[in-house]
Amino acid sequence: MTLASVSLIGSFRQHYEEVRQAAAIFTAAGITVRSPPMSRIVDPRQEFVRFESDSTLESDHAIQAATLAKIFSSDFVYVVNPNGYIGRTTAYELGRIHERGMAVYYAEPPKDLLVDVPDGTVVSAHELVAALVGGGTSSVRRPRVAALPTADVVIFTIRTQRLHVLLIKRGTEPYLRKLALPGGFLRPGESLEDTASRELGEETGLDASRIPLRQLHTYSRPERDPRGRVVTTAFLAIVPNLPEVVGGTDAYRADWVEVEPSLLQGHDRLAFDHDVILELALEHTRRLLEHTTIATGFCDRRFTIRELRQVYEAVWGTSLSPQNFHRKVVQTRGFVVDTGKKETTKPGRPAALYRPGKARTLYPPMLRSKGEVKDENVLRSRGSEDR
Amino acid sequence: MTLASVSLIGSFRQHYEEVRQAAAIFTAAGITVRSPPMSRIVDPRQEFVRFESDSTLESDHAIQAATLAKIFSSDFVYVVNPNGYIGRTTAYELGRIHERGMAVYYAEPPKDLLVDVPDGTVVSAHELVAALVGGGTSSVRRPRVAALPTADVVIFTIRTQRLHVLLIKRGTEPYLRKLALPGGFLRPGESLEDTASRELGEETGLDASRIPLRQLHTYSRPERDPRGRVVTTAFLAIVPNLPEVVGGTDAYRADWVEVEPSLLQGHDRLAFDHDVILELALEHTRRLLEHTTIATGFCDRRFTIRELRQVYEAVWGTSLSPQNFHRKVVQTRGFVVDTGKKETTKPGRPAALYRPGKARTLYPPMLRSKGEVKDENVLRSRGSEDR
DNA sequence: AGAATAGTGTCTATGAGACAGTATATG
DNA sequence: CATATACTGTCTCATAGACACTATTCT
Repeated sequence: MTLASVSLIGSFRQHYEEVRQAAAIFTAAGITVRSPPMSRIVDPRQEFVRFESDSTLESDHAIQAATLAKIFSSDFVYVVNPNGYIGRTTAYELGRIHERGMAVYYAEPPKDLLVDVPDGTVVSAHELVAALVGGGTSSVRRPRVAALPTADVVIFTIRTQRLHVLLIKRGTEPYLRKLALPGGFLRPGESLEDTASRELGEETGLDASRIPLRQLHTYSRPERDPRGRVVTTAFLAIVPNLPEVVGGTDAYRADWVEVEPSLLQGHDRLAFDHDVILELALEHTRRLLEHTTIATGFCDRRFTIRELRQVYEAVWGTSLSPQNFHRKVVQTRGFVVDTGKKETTKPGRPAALYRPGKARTLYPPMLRSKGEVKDENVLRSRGSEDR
Repeated sequence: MTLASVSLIGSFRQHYEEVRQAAAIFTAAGITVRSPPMSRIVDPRQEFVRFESDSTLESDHAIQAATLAKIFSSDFVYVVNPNGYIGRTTAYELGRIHERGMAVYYAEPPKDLLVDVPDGTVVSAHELVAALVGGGTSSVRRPRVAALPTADVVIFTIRTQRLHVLLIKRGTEPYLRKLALPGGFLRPGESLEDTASRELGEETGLDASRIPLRQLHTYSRPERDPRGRVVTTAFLAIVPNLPEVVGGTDAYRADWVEVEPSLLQGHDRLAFDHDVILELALEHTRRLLEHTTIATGFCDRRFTIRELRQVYEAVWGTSLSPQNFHRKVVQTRGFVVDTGKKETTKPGRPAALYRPGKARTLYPPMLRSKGEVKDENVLRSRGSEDR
């Protein structure tokens, strides 16, 4: 694949001709120049140069913000700095670009500014194009792209015998007022597991250290988040039925939503690619019920076999024979342990109360019937979801 | 909570006295001044000021990096800019600080630099201290951390009836001359799947678009790579026995290595956390053989049932009954398709040649015997591997 | 013919699924 | 008592595993 886009930064007022030439070289190589827009300069006396195509924007601040947005949306940055000159505005932009971890190349070694200039990043536009297009073993450093890692958590529970997922209603753009999975950005010193655990605790009020979190999949399509390069790792958590709603601030409301097809398709689908994440989480959970004892995670500390069966029925969307299910569960060693106590409150013979056993995997597994088993998550065999 | 620490930025050379006064005001209010360290200036002629307590650091770059680290560790930043003056270095630091989303206050409105200065952020040190101690609801944006995403690929094949993995011998620090998984940094425009696919193609010479790549797990421990914040996503690829070695440049040699315990522990273990990744990939592959038709991926385009059985035996490390295996494979619909042709070259009755069928999953699955099944990869139930 | 490997027939143990039947509570 | 739910016994069928047996090649 080819590198799609570049932004040029530098003092356009002083070095407009050099900028124009560099832009021409990139354009000729098929690389889009995101910034500056190559049109006529309106007022060449300004430090921050206005271009005609910017004329709809009002203030200089808005232009600067738009320029930064263009820079951040490009794949790498080329600093046009004849004689090493870097002005204040360029220095500021460089700071923001570096903090993003974007790839930066320089026409000349920077003077009068102490920045880290790795080997192979001082290079002419011609050399850079040759290295990028040729892809050979030149000494030009290959562009790496930094991303903001996030963790999104699919939190499942069972309410009124139906599978529910915890969703938040977005209070900010993008996807304003759309439903989305709870999630957050990686913070300094955290692993993604820490991030997911923190989100889980914040959203549910549970002691997150006691809820097993399973990592599902990492989503990295370049355009999956319009704000920039955000790579998200999806986690799965299974929690028992919680007392009541989870609340949240006015800009950020969390609530349980029944898992149904409308979340995955149509106009009410989830924000970002969270519909795909939810679908994977659902299929993963179904599979986990087959091979692991995770179903007990949906239940309270003490539960009856009927409650456990209703978990399977809710997640698999099938109905199971109570008798055979009972025998299968009780016979499988380590799945459930009889507490000796009995359920009260219900008509009919009181059911025995069980607690989770020590086993984590089920052998032999709980088998779904033939038709229910779907194919694995293989990259090439899937549609356009993850490309 | 109260704001505990501040860093001051600005041209200390020109405005050292103002910086000193502001620092005294913050210190008197119980706010720690992280930067600059308030000691004697060593060389006042330098644009970037050296302080005596920095004297152990060697280069200006190192001082700059240390200064940024101190700035980032503080709770907010105060820009000392009499007459609005902001120099290049301060502009650069401001860019990095803004991109981090830190809170910034200015002594004067900035001149000659177009930055967003929200209402109420131009304030004297005295006023600022009063507002902070008064305990208003200041909304400090939470820090996010950027990372370099990488994709590492576990490429398995079978050679001489043994499971082998493709490893490279590292030609650079860190982990110089250690064995490691092939992998690379995410490049602009790529998804992690693209990155993994590119690496697979580069290392094996195969048409990577035809080899299914499975995403396994994402590793994000903050200290997993000494070079900095690198988050890696592991992929699994299964390839048939390739003609011969894969070569590579002198600094970067790739070769097939038999999978054995010495790769996972002891002094010859793999670089980084690749031992953990390899172990997960191995267990995942074993599981995949049970439920999917992936075993045919180890074989050539045409293969005998014996060859397929040897795949299972190599990966599972067991021996299987030829008769029962044969019947099981042939009876499972869509697993293999008889081509009508026969193997030649061997003594004994010639074996029928098969090609892969259309099925991706096996129902019922190929069962490993009871003792072989391990627990799932659950975060909390594992040791210190991924924390 | 004998060795070597491929493939089939058949018996047994195990477990899933169907279903009848028993146990123990409430109203 | 009827009714509702929990739990058990037993039969059938499918399949894994063991093992004897047949098939087809090479030397």
